[in-house]
Amino acid sequence: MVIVYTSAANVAERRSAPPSLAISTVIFALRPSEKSGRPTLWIPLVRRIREPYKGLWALPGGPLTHAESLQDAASRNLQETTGLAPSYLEQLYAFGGLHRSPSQRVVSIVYWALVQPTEAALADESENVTWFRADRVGDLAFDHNAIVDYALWRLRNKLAYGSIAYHFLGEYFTLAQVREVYEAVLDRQLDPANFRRQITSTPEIEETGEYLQGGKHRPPRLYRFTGRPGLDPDNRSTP
Amino acid sequence: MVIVYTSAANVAERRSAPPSLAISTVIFALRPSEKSGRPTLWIPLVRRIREPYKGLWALPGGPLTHAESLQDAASRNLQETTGLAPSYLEQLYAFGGLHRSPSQRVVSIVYWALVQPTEAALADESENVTWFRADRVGDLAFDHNAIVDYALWRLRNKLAYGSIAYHFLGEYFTLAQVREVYEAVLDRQLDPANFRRQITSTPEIEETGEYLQGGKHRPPRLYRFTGRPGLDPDNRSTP
DNA sequence: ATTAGTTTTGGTCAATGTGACTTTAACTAA
DNA sequence: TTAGTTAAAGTCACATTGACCAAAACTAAT
Repeated sequence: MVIVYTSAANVAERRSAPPSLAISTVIFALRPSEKSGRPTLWIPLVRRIREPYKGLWALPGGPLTHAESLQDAASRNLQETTGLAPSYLEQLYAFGGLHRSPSQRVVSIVYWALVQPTEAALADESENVTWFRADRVGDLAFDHNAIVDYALWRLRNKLAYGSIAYHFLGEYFTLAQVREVYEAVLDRQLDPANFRRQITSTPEIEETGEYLQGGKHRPPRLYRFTGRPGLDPDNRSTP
Repeated sequence: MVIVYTSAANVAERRSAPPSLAISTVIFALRPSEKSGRPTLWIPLVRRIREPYKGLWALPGGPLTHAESLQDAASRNLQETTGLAPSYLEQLYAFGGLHRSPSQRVVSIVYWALVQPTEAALADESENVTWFRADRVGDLAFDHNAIVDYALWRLRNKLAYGSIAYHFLGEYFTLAQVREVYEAVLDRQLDPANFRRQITSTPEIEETGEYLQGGKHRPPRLYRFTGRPGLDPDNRSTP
């Protein structure tokens, strides 16, 4: 059960060396569509500046350093590449196929994150960091297309069952804003009246006395989310 | 994204060396309870023969070798420690806390598996490999208690939503057997009539013309499961 | 000032699913 | 032949959901 490495740094050792370990993150944010102005799902990608896949777009990521937990590594990574602090962060999956990278064996532990639009608007964007619509990312480096697809599947799942949508929004929000989140992620229209009934019946949603003023129509009431995210091992003891 | 190691094997390098990577597996099987004879959930554990945690029970596991995928490593591991071939195998979580192991930094990618009772009956059992009831494992090595708890939570979740129960059973089964699986895993009684209505309404369950003979009472009809497991990345393209 | 247009909010109705319960069928063992 | 047990089918009240309707509350245009 315990590996003992031979002392000589020869080819045989290098060949049987343990796979290297990397952390990557799929970061989701809602941004207004260019056309309709309604919110749509976007993710930031970084351009590869080295081989392999030099020039292609890839998920932000990097090695796991010795002194940080997996979640901290994902957080730091997110901060370094986009300048963003996530409002939600959860482990997605460990990808460890043999031929993910042509040069060496790499195991990537991938996280997915949600950031709020106020943050996302401030996000660094440059020659080498650009936001893409989540459903139109083109051909990515490594197996990152499969990873993005899986992350999207998980996000949709969590949205449909868990109470995740509020991490896309600020502290106060209208029910129409929540509905826009659902419509953007699930990519279909929802009946406003039925949606209202469902959301208001969940105990984690609190009605405030405030209303959002300045709109063109009847001022909607503001709500607040009082729940907590987590059930995966990293977030379990969070009170 | 590409790590380059310095050549000198000194202390500084060892300290900043990447965490080592291990694979562990939580293996579930149903075995008849000593008392009631009704099926209950069991998992096999192995005794630590080295420090740290020498003498304590731990999940079966080992290093990831260079030439095998994560899932293959979990499969091999399972085969080596218990002699079992799983009927279901899925990634659980990557555990990477800083102080999981007192001696060195270890990241464990943990899988969970279901094995059929025919297999489980043949399973190797020895001084250093023993089966425990899943809810009475005692104090385990490392963070393995938390891992077992989380695996149990996932199993119960998958059972309640997905169609996972049939992997505990053989090709043909009665509805009462399926119900026993649910009752053992969820640890509560279910109404036979209502349970029947639910199971028979799922399209993946096929009624056969056969009946189970030899019982003490009215012979129950045999059913067959026609669905496929998976939705996580490793199992996606399985037809 | 009035009206048209839009969104918010509250409501009805039919269809569906679920838990609690009853009843009949089919078999074994006494 | 009868008692006991499980299998299987059905009934009923209740909750949830999707489709739809209508009033309330506001702005912008006339």
